[in-house]
Parts: sequence; structure tokens; C-alpha cells
Amino acid sequence: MTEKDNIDDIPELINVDENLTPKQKLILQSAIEVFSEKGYAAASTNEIAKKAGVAEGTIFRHYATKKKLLISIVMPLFSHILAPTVLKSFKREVFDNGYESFEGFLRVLIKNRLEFARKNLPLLKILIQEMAFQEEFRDRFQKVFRDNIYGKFKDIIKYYKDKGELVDWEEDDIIRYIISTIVSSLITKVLIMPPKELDDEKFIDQTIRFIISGLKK
Amino acid sequence: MTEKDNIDDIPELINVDENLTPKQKLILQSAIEVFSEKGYAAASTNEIAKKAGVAEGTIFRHYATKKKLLISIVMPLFSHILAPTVLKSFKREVFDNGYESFEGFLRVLIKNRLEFARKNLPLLKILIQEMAFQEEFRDRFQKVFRDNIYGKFKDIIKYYKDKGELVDWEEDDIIRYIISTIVSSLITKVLIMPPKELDDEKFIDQTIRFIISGLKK
Amino acid sequence: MTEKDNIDDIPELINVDENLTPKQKLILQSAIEVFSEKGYAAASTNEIAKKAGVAEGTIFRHYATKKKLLISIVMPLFSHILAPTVLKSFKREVFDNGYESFEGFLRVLIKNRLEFARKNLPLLKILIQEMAFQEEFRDRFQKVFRDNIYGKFKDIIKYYKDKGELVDWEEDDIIRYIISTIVSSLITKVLIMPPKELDDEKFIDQTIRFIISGLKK
Amino acid sequence: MTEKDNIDDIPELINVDENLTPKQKLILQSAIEVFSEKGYAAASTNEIAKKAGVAEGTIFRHYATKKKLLISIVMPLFSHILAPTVLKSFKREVFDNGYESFEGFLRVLIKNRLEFARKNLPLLKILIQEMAFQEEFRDRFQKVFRDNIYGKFKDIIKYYKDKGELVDWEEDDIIRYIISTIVSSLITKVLIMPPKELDDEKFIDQTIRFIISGLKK
DNA sequence: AATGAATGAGGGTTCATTCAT
DNA sequence: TATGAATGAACCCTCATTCAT
Repeated sequence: MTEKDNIDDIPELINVDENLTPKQKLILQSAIEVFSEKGYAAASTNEIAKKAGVAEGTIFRHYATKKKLLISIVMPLFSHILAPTVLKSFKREVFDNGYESFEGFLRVLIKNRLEFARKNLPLLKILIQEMAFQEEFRDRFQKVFRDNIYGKFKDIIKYYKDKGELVDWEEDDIIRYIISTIVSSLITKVLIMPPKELDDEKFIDQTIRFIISGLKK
Repeated sequence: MTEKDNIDDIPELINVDENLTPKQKLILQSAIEVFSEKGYAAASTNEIAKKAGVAEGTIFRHYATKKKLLISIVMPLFSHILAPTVLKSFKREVFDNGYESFEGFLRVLIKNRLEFARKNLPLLKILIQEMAFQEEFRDRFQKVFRDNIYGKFKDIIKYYKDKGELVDWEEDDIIRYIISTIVSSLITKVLIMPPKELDDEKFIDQTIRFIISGLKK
Repeated sequence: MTEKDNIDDIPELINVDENLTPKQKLILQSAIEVFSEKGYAAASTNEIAKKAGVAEGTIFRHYATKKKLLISIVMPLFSHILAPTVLKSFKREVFDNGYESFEGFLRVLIKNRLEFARKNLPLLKILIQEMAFQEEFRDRFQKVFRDNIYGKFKDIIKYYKDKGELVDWEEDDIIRYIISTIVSSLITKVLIMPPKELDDEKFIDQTIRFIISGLKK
Repeated sequence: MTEKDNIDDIPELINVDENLTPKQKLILQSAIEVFSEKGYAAASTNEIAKKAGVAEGTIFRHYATKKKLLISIVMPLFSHILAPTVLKSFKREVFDNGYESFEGFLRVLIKNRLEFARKNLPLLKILIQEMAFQEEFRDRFQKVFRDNIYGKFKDIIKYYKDKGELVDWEEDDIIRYIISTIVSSLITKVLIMPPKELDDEKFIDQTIRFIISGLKK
């Protein structure tokens, strides 16, 4: 499993790398916190500035607009949230060698996304919230999904369907159930449930079993 | 009116009954629209008043505060969204007569909640959004769930588990998968997917099959 | 000279009539003062509000924008500053009866405009200043001039030129010298010179003589 | 260089000579443009810096204050706008030799000032604008006028009045009409009228004739 | 009860000015 | 000397809320 390392190489913490000045990092960090706690509309640049230990004007020097501040926080997420590398490396592994199981695929996917969600909780909360109101976010999300994920995902599903491991539904429906189950499980686990109540292994095993059984032929 | 508890009698449209003056209804209707479109924080009482065709002052005569207006919109939802009657009537039917299947239970649940979601789309959008920020909503939701739903739900799950129709997990976990699957399916179906793309029957059948298989022993 | 009264009927004080609320009048009055003293760009809505004894928000309730406040001050001026009635009544008098002299024409014009300038000094200062920067003001001014003044003025000039009282220049040039002399004289008299240094009668006589001699055949 | 006072030697382009560093020249040039286009109050040091291709801080290193930048632009104008040399050289010529006519005097004056106005249009626009708001500019202007111009001008007017070429008004009034006619003519010609509509010679001849006739005995 | 003018605190944003580099 | 990031006061404007009518 030499390719497995790839997954771990995805920079999971967003907005903390890049060549940002220290003040910019502070501002981003603070903005993420405040946006996440109060929502974009209810957050005030004044509070963000205070929490960042920075003058309010400094925010606007770097991010001309409150909206642009939001965008510069949310946009980088899209390239990470859908984690193309997970699919890419997996697909290569499976199609080249043919030994990976559907369960293995799900396990990697869930594990990886759980880790990602844990590390970027406030960011994800912002994203989910604003997707409801900002059309550009929805559009961008769809585009990234269609361009980078959908094709590979479909190929993988088709592969296992042809092998007789999956129910005879359209690939789109199957994908929909997989994703919505994973997403809702993650939200439940990470956002709603009391922390540590359910240990990760058990949670992952259950979710995998639920999906596999649910989609078995 | 002995049948008042009947599923079909649940008033599905919220905030339009009760003893409200015409102006109050207009205000609530308008507030729901605006809150739903822009989010609570970004909505202005001025816009709500204009869309309702009343003076801005009139809003505050009835709902002392913008926040209280939100609350008086969202709170009644809790007693409906969790639809105790569905469970209650179902439980009575099953335990009294013993003839209903797990699939029948799911079918009624999903059908009913799909209908409800369709009829109260804007309201639900508001609720979901604000649950993220207003702790009191989360608390109230949990309380209503614990007091009215959880017990009956657990009994029903236990019943089918004892009959050997369900996987041998803790009831809580099973409930979690059922609810999160239904919720995420509904959100996908009602909010995200292009309308009419998937006909209701096929959608319901698939979802039921997915859950049943996923939770089969 | 029954028509002469018309001239006196021109409402010379601008922005104080109309159906304005008391607060609106206060705001306009205050805005005129502040704009006139500091210029539009350097004037702050805060200062205008304070001087008007009104909350800053009240300004924006009536005039959505600082710019619109300026416009609603300046625009009405255009219809008055060029005082079509002066020309109209004069033209009628002259062409109907034929007894008025070029000197009489000038005298009425200057007297009337002097009075107007005196009564609307701050307004005129604002107008002159902003004409330099706001293209829409220049355009509007030109349009009003072309549509209401130019034609009548030209007819009058032509009439006296034909009578041999005026130099044989193009009407446009003659009009230019008359207007620029009157304007510059008024500015000098009203804005620059120490008040009362030169009594009005002497000033008017001199200016008339200067123009008449300057444009004599 | 005995001829240094010669009219032709007056440096007509302001603020480009002196011992200024290249950066200073760039800043001044840029500031003149921006002040002229937007007005002093509406001009931002940021825009000036950008247009000059220097850092914003550099402006304040040379001109401690935005106001001082304005002053250092406007002040040198006073010594040029009133062009003492015109009068001085003219006066010498006339009184020493006695051959120059009033018309010749006017012609030199107008021609010279027209040229000057053309070359320093943006500067003059700034000056005129700010004279309305900055008392110190008005004071300085008056002082320069009194100290350098008024006396010589009066002598010249007196000379021609004594020769019987001018109307029998007070010298001050005569000066006023000459200056205000020239100024308003120049403004009309240089700022308002479509360029080249009136050729210079015709314009100058007309203006001279207008003034001479207007002030003829 | 209903209105809508008025309020003023707070919103996002701009900008002259400072200062460490 | 020149820079440009940083500042924070002030700017224009919005908005929930009040209150006289």
C-alpha cells in the first residue's frame, strides 16, 4: 500500500499555510471563529478585529470587503473538502491491482473525511451555513464536484456494481446514498453528538456496514 | 372528534391557524419568506413590514422584538416537526394489532415527513439555519425529542429488533441511522435536487430499501 | 407696466416653500449652510445633523444619500437661477409695445439677479462649486439654459442689434459678454467686496453703462 | 541676464522647476491632477501616491500633511498668477517712452494671461476652488495683489484716465471691470467653451474692444 | 390598534497619518 | 530616504426599536 501515504499528505488544515503575513493569519483565524459562532451576517468586522488583536482598518487592507473575507476563507475549502486525492489514489489502486474491496474504499473515504471534518470544523460550519444563501458557493461546489469527483466516483461505483457487489440502481442514486450517509453521519458525529461518546472505530465500522448492507445487491 | 389524532388531521401548515389577527398572519407569512430567503440576521424588519403591507411599528406591537418574531415562528415547528402523532398512532396500531411491518413503519414515516417538509419548506430552512446559532433552539429541540419521540421510537425499534428484523446494535445507534438517513434524503430531495427529477414513489422505495437492508440483521 | 409685477412674484427664496416637514426644512437649511461653508465633499452628515438638531439617521430617512441631499438642494436652483420669467415678461413687453430700451432690459435683469443672488448666496456658492465636479449639474444647467433662456435671449439681442443699438457681432458672442459681465460683477459685488462699500444704485448704473458702451455699435 | 524680468522669461509652468527631487516632482504633478479632477477634499493621498508611482508614506515625508501638499501647490501660483512682471515691464515701457496705448496694454495683458491660463489649467482650477474655502488663500491673494499689482495697475489706469481715454470713474472701479472681464472671459474661453470654437485672435480682439468701449470716456 | 417619523447605536468602509523596516 | 503595513478616527449609511399621533 505504497499509495496510501498520499492521503496523509493532503494538507488538512486550511488557510494556515500559504504565504500570509502574521496579521493576515490572525485575521483569518479570528474571522473563522466569529463567522462560525455567529454566522456571516451576524458577525461584525469590529469583533473580528478585536479577537485578532488588530485594527479594524487592517482587515480591509487585506480583504477589501467583509464578503471577500468570507470568500477567501471559504473558497480554498472547495478544493479540499471533496478531496480528489482520496478518490484518485484509490481508483489507481483498485483498477491497477484489482485487489481493493468496496469496504476498503468506504473505510478510507470515511476515515479520511472524518479526520478532515474534525480538523476543519468551524470552516465547515461556515461553508454549510453560507451555501444556503450564497449562490456562488453552491455553483462553485457543484462545479468542483462535477469536474473533479463525480467521474472518478462513478467509475468506482460502476466497477463494484459490475462485480455484483452493489444493488442494481443508477450510479447517481448510489452515489447519493453513499455521500448523504457519510455527510449526515459525520455531522451527527462531529457536530451533534457529545464528544467521545462513540469511539471512532465503532462508528466507522457501523457506518460502513450500514452503507454496504444498504446497497448490497 | 375522536380521530383528531389521526395522521391526516395533523395541521401541516404551521402559523396559519391559531387565533391571529389578519395583520399578524401577514407579518408571520412575510417574515417566514424573508427569513428563509436571506437568513434571520440579514433580514430587515423594514423589508418584512413592506412585504406584509403593514407599518414597521405594527410588527413590534405584536412581536416586541425581531428575535421574538423569529421565536414565534420557529417554536411551533418543534411540536410538528417531530410529529409525535405519527409515532403514537403507529405504535398503537402495531402493539395493539401486531400486524404492521418495519417497512410499513418506515413508509408511513417517510411519506409523512416528505409531505410535511414540502409544505413547510421555508420554515424548515429557517429552523435548520438558526439551530446552528441559537442554543435555545437546540435545547428545545432536544427536549421535545426526548420527551415526545425518543421513548416511543425506542420501543418500536426494540420491538422489531426482538423480532429479529434489525441488526443487533444499540437502539440509539439504529435510531440515529434511520433519522439521519431520512433527514439527509429529505434535504437532498426537497432542497437540493432539481424538482421532479426523481418521482416520489421511487425515491421512497429506494430509501426504505436502503434503510431496511442497511439495518437488516 | 402691469407685467412688471410678474418679476416680483418669482419665489426667490428656494427650498423653503414646498410641502416639507419641519425636520426636512431644518435639514435642508443646515445642509445648505454646511455645504456652503465647507464644500460638499468636506461636509459631514454628522455635522449637518447636529446643526439641524436632528439625528443623523433622520437625514437618510428623507434623503437616501448624501449625494441625493445635495441634488435636492441644487436641482431646484436651476429653474430659478436662470429666471425665465425675467426674460419672458420683458420680451412680451418689448415686442408687444416696443417702448423698452436695451438699457431698461439690462437694468431689470441685473436688479433682479442681484436680488436673487443676495437671497440665495449660500445656495449659489454650492452650485458654482459643484458645477466644477458634477457633470450632471453642468448638463442640467446647459439644458435648462438652452431650453428656457437661450432662445428668448437671442431674440431680444437680435431685436436691439437690428435697431442698431448693438455691435455687429454674432448674437452668441454678445450674449456671452453680457452674461459673463453680469455674473462676474455679481460675484464681485456679493461675494468678494466688503458689503455696502458700493451702493447698489451706483453699482447697477456702472455695470449697465459698461455693458452698453462695450457693446455699442 | 538683464532681461530676466522680460515677459517671455516668466516661467509659466509652475512647480516643475525649483530644486525638487524626481519623486517630489512626480508627487506634485500627480497631486495637481487629482486635486484638479476631484477637488481637494475628495482627493485621496492613496490615489495621488499611486498615480505618482510612489509609496503613500513618501508623500508625507516631503509634505507632512495633505493640507501642506495643497499649500505647496497653490502658494507658488500667487506669485505667478498676478504676473507682476507684465505690469512692471509694461509700466516701465509706457512711462519711460510714452508710446504704448491702452489697447496695447490690454492686448499684452490678455494674451499673456490667456497663455498662462492655458498652461496651468489644472492648477488654476484648484486655486479657484479652494479660494472659496481656505481663508488663508484669500488673504494671501489679497496681500500679493495689494503689494505687487494694485499700485502699478492704478498708476497705469490713472495715466490713461488723465489722457482722457477712460471713463471718469474711480480707478478701483475701472480696475474691477477690467479684471473681472478678463477673468470671466478667460474662464469662459479656457474652461467652459468647446476648445478651438473661437480662435484666439478674434477672442482677444473682441474682449479688448469690449473693455475699451465699455470704459471709454 | 396601527402608523411611520424619528432615533442613535452600530454597521462596513475609507483615509490621512505613523512608524518599523 | 523610501516604503507600505498598520492604525483608528471619522465617514456614510442601516436598522431594530420607540413613541406621538
